[in-house]
Amino acid sequence: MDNKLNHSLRELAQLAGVSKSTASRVISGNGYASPEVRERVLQAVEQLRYKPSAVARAMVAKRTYNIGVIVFRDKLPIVSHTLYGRIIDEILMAAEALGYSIFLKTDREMSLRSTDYMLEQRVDGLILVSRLQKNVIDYVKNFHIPYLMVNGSTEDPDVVHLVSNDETGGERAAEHLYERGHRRFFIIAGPGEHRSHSLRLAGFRKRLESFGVSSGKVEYTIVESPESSFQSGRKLMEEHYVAFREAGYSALFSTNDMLALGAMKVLLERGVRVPEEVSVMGYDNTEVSDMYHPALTTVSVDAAGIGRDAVAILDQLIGGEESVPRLIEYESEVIVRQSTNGKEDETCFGTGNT
Amino acid sequence: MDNKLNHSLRELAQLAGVSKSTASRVISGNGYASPEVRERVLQAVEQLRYKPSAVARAMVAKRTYNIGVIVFRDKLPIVSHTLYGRIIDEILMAAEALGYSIFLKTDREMSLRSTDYMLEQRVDGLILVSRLQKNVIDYVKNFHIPYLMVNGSTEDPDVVHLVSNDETGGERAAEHLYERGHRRFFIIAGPGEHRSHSLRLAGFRKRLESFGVSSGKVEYTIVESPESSFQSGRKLMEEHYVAFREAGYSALFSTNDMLALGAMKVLLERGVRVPEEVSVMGYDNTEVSDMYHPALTTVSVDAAGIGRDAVAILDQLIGGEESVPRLIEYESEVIVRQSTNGKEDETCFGTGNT
DNA sequence: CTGAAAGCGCTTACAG
DNA sequence: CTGAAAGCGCTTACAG
Repeated sequence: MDNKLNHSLRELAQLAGVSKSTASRVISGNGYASPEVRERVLQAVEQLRYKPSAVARAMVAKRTYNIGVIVFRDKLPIVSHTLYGRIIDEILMAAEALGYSIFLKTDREMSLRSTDYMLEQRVDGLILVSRLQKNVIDYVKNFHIPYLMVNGSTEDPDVVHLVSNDETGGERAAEHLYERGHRRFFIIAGPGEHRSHSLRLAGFRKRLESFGVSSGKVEYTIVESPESSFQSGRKLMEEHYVAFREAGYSALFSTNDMLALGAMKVLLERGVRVPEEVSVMGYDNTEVSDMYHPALTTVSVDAAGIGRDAVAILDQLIGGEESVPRLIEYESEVIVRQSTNGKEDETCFGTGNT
Repeated sequence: MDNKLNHSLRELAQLAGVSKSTASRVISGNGYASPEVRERVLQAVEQLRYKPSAVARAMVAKRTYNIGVIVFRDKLPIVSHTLYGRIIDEILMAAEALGYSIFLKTDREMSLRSTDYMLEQRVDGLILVSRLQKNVIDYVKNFHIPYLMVNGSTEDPDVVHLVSNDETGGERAAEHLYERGHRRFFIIAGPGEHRSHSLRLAGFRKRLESFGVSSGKVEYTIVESPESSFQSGRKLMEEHYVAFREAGYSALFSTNDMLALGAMKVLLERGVRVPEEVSVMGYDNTEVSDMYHPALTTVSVDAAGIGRDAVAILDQLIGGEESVPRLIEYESEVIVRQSTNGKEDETCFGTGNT
């Protein structure tokens, strides 16, 4: 009897002895049905283990309750990425709660292929994650499909985008380190083409300038990293180690945790005491930062808030809501851990704090 | 003209001045069309930015080219999980390569809801990840849908399952430590109800026994951890620290990296030198294990192989292939890093190696 | 080589 | 309260 993959509404109706229309009404819950008829249909559902086809439903409803998430990123993997993984997890959970499912694609060529794919799938809306080229946005706009951007940048004022307040975060990082007495900073800056890296750097520098770079009270050196990985941070510190030590930097700041950790490991391996000799600070508040020894001081990114709101706002957009804010910024706060010295050590550091 | 969300085949055909059948033939590539007609249709496609509806296609093809992945796990998040995240990443990539997309659900209640959802979505097949109750398997079997299990356990001989050879891995871990001269072992064992934790422990013990536990040459203590997290490893080592040190264990083995790292951090914080005083070893070869200082010696899990094969085999099953192996095991190998001592230190350790 | 027709599995007005 | 009919957007035999 149930030796078939799937039963159709027609079969269901037949078994229950009613019309398809009636059967449809009871399984979908829209429309009337007398108690006895309802009962008969429900029994047939049990018997056949009937599962209504979401694809047939999508066909008539002209919507799928699916959301497309495209991560534009040249490097794989994506799901196990320390930051994007967290955001995707939050998106998954928020989507589930609102009755959506997620189609996840990563697009390495920043092409239009993944967008086309999502369009063909007839997703209800699109979440575009990370840096993407202007032509993608322009392309998406053509199709009048609800969409929003996460953690990307755009000059386009129409685009709804959710971002971390990375510049402020960078400033706070500088403040934290300055307050602890540091005056000489070594900065490892991740790829400048990424919004977050460049803004974090900008904020950090800006705050240093305000503390008196011109007057010579504060000094810093920036080393640029072509990648944002642990390995890259490690490699850079290995290259610059001698210069780093000779110049006597007391603080190391990186525009993300992975770079900071890579660099810090080199210091630790060479016997440099962190934070006693050098304070190290990252950005992202990834899980590892808390697990490391010494645990890494960092700046948090509200991945949970971003992921949750991305889905909620997209849902509003799908519902036809026009008045959603164009830009939503998420606060970044300093998470003090073991890799930066305590305030009491203040006087031991720096060159210009007399 | 293109001020509409989506155009149908009918509109396309109309614009090109052909029938729907003909239009369908050229866009789907099945069937004949004269060059001129083809050209006209293709132009219309351009003009309308026509995207064929995957849902309509799925309706007639009676397949979706979607695969459902259900992770049975009581703890969230899932995607950013150090091991599952990697497997999911591989599944995503392999699926993409074979033309499938993934529906990802995590099922915390080990219920049938997520299965029902996948069935309604009419996925072509199912990948069931992690421990799941027998009733889920039985339920799935009723629907005659292709499926397989990843990293789970079952006595059911029909079920295709892909697993790590965790017992052998456990044995190898014991060998590695024993060869380095260790004779007194402290073991932190993750939740016994998980196949991987219990097998890793079993393998480790088995090998120790063979090295001579009964003769008193080898000793070990097992502490059970109710969770498999970093925090849990940390907490356990904090509780057992004094006893651990007094008893003079020279080797610490945990059934996964997170537990090992949590415990190791406690040791490091209390000034214990790793590996000089205590060697530490984990399991999973997570990314963090390589980043840590000292980098953690561990046992690898072939996440890439498992993820890739899961999709490939499911694809065969979907294609009607019957003769796929029921059990596929993946080798685990010891990855030697900094947290275990080198062979030359051999004589410094152990109590029973004269 | 091309088109008319039927059908995939639902839902939704519209009659009755 | 229930059923017949049309339609969602495609594809696939089947004629011509």
